[in-house]
Amino acid sequence: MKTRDRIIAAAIDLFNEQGTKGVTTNHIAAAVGISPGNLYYHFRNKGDILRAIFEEMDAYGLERYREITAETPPGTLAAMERCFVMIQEYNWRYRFFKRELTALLLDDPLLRERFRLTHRQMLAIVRQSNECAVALGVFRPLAERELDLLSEAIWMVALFWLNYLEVGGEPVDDAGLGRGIEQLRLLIAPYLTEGARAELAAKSERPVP
Amino acid sequence: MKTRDRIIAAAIDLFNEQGTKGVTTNHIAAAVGISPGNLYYHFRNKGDILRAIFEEMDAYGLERYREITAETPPGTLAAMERCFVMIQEYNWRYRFFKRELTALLLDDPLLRERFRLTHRQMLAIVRQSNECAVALGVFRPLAERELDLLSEAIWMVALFWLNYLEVGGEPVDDAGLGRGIEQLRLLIAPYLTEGARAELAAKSERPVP
DNA sequence: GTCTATAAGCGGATAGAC
DNA sequence: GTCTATCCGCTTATAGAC
Repeated sequence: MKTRDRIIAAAIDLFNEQGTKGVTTNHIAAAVGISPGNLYYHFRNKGDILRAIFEEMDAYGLERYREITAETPPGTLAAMERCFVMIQEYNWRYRFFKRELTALLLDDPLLRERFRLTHRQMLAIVRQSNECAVALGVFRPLAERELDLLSEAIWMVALFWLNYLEVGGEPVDDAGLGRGIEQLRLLIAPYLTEGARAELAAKSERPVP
Repeated sequence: MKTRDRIIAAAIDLFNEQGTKGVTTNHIAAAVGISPGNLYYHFRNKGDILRAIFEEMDAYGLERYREITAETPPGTLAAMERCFVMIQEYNWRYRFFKRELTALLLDDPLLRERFRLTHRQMLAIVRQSNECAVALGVFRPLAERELDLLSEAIWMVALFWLNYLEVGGEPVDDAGLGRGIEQLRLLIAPYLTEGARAELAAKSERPVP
């Protein structure tokens, strides 16, 4: 593993544990087992590391999404729930980032622009998935406005569920994630067609596969 | 206005604008127009200021909630929407706090415990309000589990809506808050009785009063 | 690519005079 | 209550040898 990648990996671990504020470039260098000077050979400054982490995050998320859609068609209930679980894992993996999101974006205009690009893409993907659900007969036909609001609601739960658990002091475990999935089901329940509703009911007997 | 209160007010403004990380005790003292030493006469350290701000927040929120319930009975649609708007105003007023919430709690065990007390109270209040809605015939009868999940969903939107707008780079204005209310309506719509549904439909023609 | 050494500056916090 | 002066420690970042 290249030094650059080891720096990124160590930074993610430390940031997750102690927050970006509590972790200095010296700490990161020490964790990697290199000198502070060497770290500055690979990265201009701390913000540079942060941006590199974001690029890794973004690539990781898209890759995981492709894996899911390759196996499960978008718009199906199975795909929605798999995506939700994937996003929670993703948020956990880079949890410092979502935790400090607004503050990080406040500090770095470059990161801000970069993040919003991805954010808009994600929202579009959720919306597209819901359009597929309508086309597949999983959801009943929806007005444009309904589609917008529902997509946004789903994305919001996906985005903040982990944060919600943490803020409340709840452990981030299978039980917590399972409840997130229940929230998601609650959200889409009113829009399901009869057939899809029966499928969901059958699934709910064993809540999280 | 006492110096102590001026320090708190200045700290809130600066934190909101530049984040807690970008604001030092020296900055706060300068903004108030006092010496750094004087600031330390009134507060032990930066964390102490943060905790004092939280106490102010908490008192402010409860006071506003009492004002609403004094005029609008809990469990009515009007009370729900007024509470939602109130919470958004509250979140805006102390926006740095919600923005950096998890990071702040991570840094300060005292604040963490203190916050969670309030958080649990708020969740209980939402749940109670929903029980009232059932009793008033606004909501249809709900199973315990449904009540838990719905209350949590409502609380989550109330808690994160402002953050959601900011993260997406959207302005926090009437349009943005109005969409938050629409999200709330979307959430409760499936649980309304016929009578309440008619009332809501009438209201939705002029979205935000 | 990696190290050592170090400059430069800042932030938090205290002591003691007024 | 408020100020001035000041200290310590830490963090970022660079220079230059290997």
